[in-house]
Amino acid sequence: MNNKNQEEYEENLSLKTFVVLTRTLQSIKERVEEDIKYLGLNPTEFAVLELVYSKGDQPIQKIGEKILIASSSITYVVDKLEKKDLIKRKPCPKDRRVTYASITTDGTELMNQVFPDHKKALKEILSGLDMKEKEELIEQLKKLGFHAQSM
Amino acid sequence: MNNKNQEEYEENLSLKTFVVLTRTLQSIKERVEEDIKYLGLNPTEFAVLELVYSKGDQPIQKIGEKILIASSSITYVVDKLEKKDLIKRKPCPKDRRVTYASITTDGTELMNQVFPDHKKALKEILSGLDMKEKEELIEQLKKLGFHAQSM
DNA sequence: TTAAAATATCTCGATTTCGAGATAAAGGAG
DNA sequence: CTCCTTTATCTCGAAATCGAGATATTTTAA
Repeated sequence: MNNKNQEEYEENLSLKTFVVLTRTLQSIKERVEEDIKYLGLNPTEFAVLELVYSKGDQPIQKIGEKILIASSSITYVVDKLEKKDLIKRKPCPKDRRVTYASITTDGTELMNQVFPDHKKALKEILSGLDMKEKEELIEQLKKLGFHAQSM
Repeated sequence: MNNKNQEEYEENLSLKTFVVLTRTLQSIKERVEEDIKYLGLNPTEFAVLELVYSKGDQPIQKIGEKILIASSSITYVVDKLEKKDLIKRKPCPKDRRVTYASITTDGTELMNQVFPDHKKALKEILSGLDMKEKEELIEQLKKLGFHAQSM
């Protein structure tokens, strides 16, 4: 029966896609982590700092959505960055439920210093594909992601 | 200066690739987690069980390599599975440093019952791309991963 | 053969993340 | 306006993962 083999092949291919996706991201993450380790920041902290650095003040809520992290975890990460004087909390005057995370002078200086190099490093880490290939990869990944999300 | 724009574009594209990769995997993981939640197993536990189910007895060390998890974490996960009577530890007679994780009768019965459906679910989750596209995606991801790994 | 290096597992304490629920403020229906 | 629902943040305890180092065993090299 050919239908059965076909079905089986597709199932195995799906599992393999999942595994390869996981391993690829893991490899990339390890390199990225190495690249920022010397700052004394872990990837989550760096991601939050980067967000506030490039997008300006962010409601703590929004940070969680972008970084894909639970609300209780953001509180923790923001606490850590605040202790390091890289960001500070600012109450929102219009909506007193909201607290902004805002980058400090120290934070801005740090990022001015390291962010250009970080982007170069990231480019190197992802240079296993050329630009056209990366663009195509992004398209395919989005298809995959949207479908999974909309189930 | 065109070189500068080109450089900038490539850096941004790399960052975007990283972000999309992360989000795609996250979406997929969420669905997979949903699919196995009713078993009372988290993704790591399920991955270990699946490995031992489909590949036979595994040295605890090897499990860590395949599941991409630190050795101290495997001990913890294997403990949990052992408490649930899904796997058991077996000393290796040839090398007394080694302990195998081996699936139990309960574990085998459970997996016989749920694994076919799990594979179908996974196929559905990843059906945002057809088979040819998945094969190509795997190739591209491998290129990306190998390069990152070999830096 | 024996001392040193390598390997496998585990222990322990710390870090990161989570989920449930508390608190406070804002928005909406009647 | 008042009550109810929604939203934003935080607290707290638990779960998952890690790294450093301990222990036991095997392998290697002199």
